[in-house]
Amino acid sequence: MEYKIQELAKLAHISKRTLHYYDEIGLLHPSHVSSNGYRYYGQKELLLLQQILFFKELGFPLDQVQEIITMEGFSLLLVLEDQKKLLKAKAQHVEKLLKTIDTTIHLVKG
Amino acid sequence: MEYKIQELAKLAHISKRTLHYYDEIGLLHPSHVSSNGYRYYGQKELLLLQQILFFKELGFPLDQVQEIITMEGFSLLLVLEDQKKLLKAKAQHVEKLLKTIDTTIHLVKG
DNA sequence: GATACAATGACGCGGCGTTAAGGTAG
DNA sequence: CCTACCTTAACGCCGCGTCATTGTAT
Repeated sequence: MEYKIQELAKLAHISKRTLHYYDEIGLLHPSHVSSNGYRYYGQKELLLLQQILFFKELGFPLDQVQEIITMEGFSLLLVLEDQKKLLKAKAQHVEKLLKTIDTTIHLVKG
Repeated sequence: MEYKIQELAKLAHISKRTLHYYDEIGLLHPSHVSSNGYRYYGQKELLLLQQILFFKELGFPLDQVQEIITMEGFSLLLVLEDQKKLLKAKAQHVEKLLKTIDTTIHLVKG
C-alpha cells in the first residue's frame, strides 16, 4: 500500500508541511519519489511516523527523536528516564505558577 | 537613582540583550538616552521591569504583558483567570505525558 | 594605551504555517 | 478547461543568544 503525501498526512493527523519538513531534515524520507517529484510513502514509513509522533508528544526535540528511533532498549530506557525527570520538573514548575497566579488573583480581588 | 543598562540587567537577573529587545519592541524604554546613545533607566523603570518579568514568568507572551501592565483591576482579573485555565490544562497535559512515559518505561523493561 | 563599558546590525534557533508561483493528474 | 492534487522557495513567528564591528569613558 502506497500513500501520497496528503493521504499520509490525514492518517497521522498532521500537515503536508510537516512531512515536507521531516523529509528536509532527514527525519522521514518517502519510500520512493516518482519521476514527477511526487513523494510516496509505504507501510514502513507510516509505522515510523507514528513512532516519531509518539516521542515528539513526549516532549523530545526532533533531533533527539531521530536518535531515539534507532536506539536499543538500554539506551532508550536512559533517555526515557531523563525525559521523565524533565517532565517532573516541568510539572512542578507549572504547579508553582498555578499557586502564584492564585495568590495574585486574591490580591487583585482583595 | 539612575541605572546603566548592565546595572539594571544585573538587578533583574536578565541580560542586556533582553533590555535592548524590550526597548526595541516598545515594552520598556529607558527613562532617558544620553547624547552618546547610552540608555539610562530610573526607579520607575525598575519597578515596571519587575512587573513585566512577573507576568512573563506566569507564561504570558510579551505582547500580552504589554497590555496587562496598563490594565485596571477588572480586566486584569479576567486575563489572570484565563491564564489560570491555560496553566491547568498544561498541568493536566504534563501529568498525562508522565503517565505515558511511565507506561513506556515498563514496556521497554518488560 | 589598556580596560570595560556602551551602541547597532544581523544571523540563528525549532517546528513548522503560510503565501507565492508554478507543474501535473485525471 | 477545471479541479484537485503535487512541487520548491522563502519569509514569518517568539524571545532572545551570540557574534561582529565600532564608539565612548556616569
